[in-house]
Amino acid sequence: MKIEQQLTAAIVEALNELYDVQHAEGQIQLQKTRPEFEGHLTLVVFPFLRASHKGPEQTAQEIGQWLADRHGALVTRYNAVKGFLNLTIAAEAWCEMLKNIDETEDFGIVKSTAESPLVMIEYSSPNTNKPLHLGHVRNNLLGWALAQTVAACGNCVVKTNIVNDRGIHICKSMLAWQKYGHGETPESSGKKGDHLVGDYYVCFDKHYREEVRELKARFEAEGMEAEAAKERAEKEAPLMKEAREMLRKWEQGDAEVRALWEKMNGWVYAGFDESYKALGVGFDKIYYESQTYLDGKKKVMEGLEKGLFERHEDGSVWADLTGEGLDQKLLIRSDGTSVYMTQDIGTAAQRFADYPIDKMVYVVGNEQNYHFQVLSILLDRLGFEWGKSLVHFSYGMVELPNGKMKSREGTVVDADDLMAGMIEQARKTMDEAGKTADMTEDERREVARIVGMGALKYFLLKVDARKNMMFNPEESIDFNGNTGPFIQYTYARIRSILRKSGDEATSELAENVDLSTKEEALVQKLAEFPAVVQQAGKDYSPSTIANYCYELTKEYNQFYHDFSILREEDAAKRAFRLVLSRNVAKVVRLGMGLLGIEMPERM
RNA sequence: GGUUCCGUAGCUCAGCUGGAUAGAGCAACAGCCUUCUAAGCUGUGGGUCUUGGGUUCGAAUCCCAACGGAAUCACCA
Repeated sequence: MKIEQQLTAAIVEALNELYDVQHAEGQIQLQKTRPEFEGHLTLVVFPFLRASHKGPEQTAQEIGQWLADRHGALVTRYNAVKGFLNLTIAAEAWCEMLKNIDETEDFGIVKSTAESPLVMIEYSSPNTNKPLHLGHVRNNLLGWALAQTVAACGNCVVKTNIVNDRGIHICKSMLAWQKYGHGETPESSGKKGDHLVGDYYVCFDKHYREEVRELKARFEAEGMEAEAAKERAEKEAPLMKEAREMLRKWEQGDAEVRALWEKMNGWVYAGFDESYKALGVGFDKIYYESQTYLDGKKKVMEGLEKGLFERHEDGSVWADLTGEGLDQKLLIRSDGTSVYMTQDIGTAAQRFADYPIDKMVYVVGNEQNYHFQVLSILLDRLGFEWGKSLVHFSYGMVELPNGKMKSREGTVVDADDLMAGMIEQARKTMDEAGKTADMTEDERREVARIVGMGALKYFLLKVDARKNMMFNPEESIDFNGNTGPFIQYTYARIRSILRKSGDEATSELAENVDLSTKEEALVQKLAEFPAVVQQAGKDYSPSTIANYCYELTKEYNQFYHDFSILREEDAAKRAFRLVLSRNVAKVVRLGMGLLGIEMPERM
């Protein structure tokens, strides 16, 4: 059925008959023929020179001749250049291929079954003390795209999120709101809940730093060294003491503190829900750290009893990882409270109790590489067989032209602002183009949303996830070239052609059609889609799909300008091109769909 | 210092299970809208793939080293 498979089988046969080579499957390298040569697929013959005892060119000739003689229905022509055998595949085979693609609704997507492996993917994992920023946007988009892609490879996927809803940072916002908030609410101020709470986090920091500055000056006046004074001031600042006291009350279940905590977290969740909805991401199961943070401690204490960890004199518990080339790692503080690592152990244990997970994937920034390296070892040590195989999908940071995003320095790019800005820009470009005169205002808004978000999503997803990437606010709103809108635009034009072709949109392929190289190349490109999805799922690389969609779209655009589809007089050709266009649109929609990018019918 | 990751055109990035003369976009320049949507297409210029070794028929791709950059090595999360 697949052309490459047929060809591979034929070549195996050829090698066997010509040179008596057995089991050649693994050595056969078929690649796309470079555009400057005639042909579709190229066989690299170097590996077979040993068996043929002939030069590269002659070996290629012989194999080519054999294929043309015996499989003329598949290979119509061949040419040999050095050690490369370029093969031209029969037009009928491409027609057959396109027909096959056309008849498969979810082409390239493998559905999961009851026996499919269960993959849990954790992503997003926000703190409830500040709104989402550009870094979170990259995380969320990658997590969603990854989940879609892994699911398209035939796995069952559970998308999960661990909300960091407790701890000293939350108390800081709460305290600042209590002290300086005068009862402000999202309703009273019109602010989005997560932004409102975030503002009080900043507010805390401002007042706290002021206190530290004053205290430090006083300590220094008393004769302390600058550094020691600063350290002491940071610890003894009244605001920090109050925050810690609040955390203590929270842990004891103090009704008043808990009520405030629930109220403010509620505001944040409402805000997050809005942002998640705008981003188009979602979860199957949400865990809250406030509900899992005690579990890890239990696991660690069990490990301690088994002698896996050691307790220091002050009561703290440590894991010795020097055998693995790492350091000592703190698991439980001397005051008996748990740290981040301990909580992650607890969360993992709970998840595996909830689901029959075969594989756990964490979408977390690369600044936590060390953390996951340690987590993997610890889980393994504690006897969880899945610990070793956990995947840290580690992505790079988003950098700005003038350096890093630092919340303290106010150089963060806020997620909500960013999305609104992209949509606004899309709307402006759209209005200037003036193609949407007959749309209603609602339709125009929807198109602007799809295009603006498409630009943002594609921009963040087309780059190899593990690399740090540069986000230039001015350039990123470019809608030309290798961008989401370019792909969406091509899609919209195809849809327009299909609408205008009327009932020909459902036209069927004729038996014999003369195909141009471009048409064949496009079918060939379409046929690669399933392999691209599989590859992306295996390597956890959504960017592979993004770049494929761009290449396909770019090729189609050239095709579009060379052929007048609707004006084509030859009915068979017109039908072929319509079917081809229809399937380019289908594959692009599927591919971009895996990335969470919507396609507009018009733009 | 230890560990991990990155280094490809002026800029942002593809290409990396070793294969032919290393590709896009942006920026610059020159063309193309009585013709299916010009958010498009065509062309020109632009490269010691950080450097140096190694492996081999063949290396941007694999190995080693150096240089440059990033992250991390908290009783923060």
